[in-house]
Amino acid sequence: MASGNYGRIYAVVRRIPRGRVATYGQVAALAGLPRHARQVGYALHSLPDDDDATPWQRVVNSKGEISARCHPYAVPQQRELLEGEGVKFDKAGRIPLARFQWNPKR
DNA sequence: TCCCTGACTGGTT
DNA sequence: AAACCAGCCAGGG
Repeated sequence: MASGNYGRIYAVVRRIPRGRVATYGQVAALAGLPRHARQVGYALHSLPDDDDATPWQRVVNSKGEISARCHPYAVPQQRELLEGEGVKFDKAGRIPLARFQWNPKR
């Protein structure tokens, strides 16, 4: 199992408000792990399917796109889910981070 | 304990 | 603007 940092990462992800998104690097930084963007993706990969408390769909890469890799089938689903929260996508299928990126006050 | 892999990122080409 | 390259760190075999 995860040695601990995963829980910290999940905690940050759960703080992302509905209708907002955060980048992997951002989540890592907020979790106190500045250069662990990849570990964030790793952590989310290890997330149990029945965990509906962690909105992993709100975590996107620095381009504002859904990073799929091993779950490409979930991308379109993800997009609809986010759109349902009020997040808009541009023609290239990317989220305008300037407007939708979560800006935590603390 | 060593080696390989990977939901990423930023800079270059 | 898109594709490529190399750095980055931790988990699992």
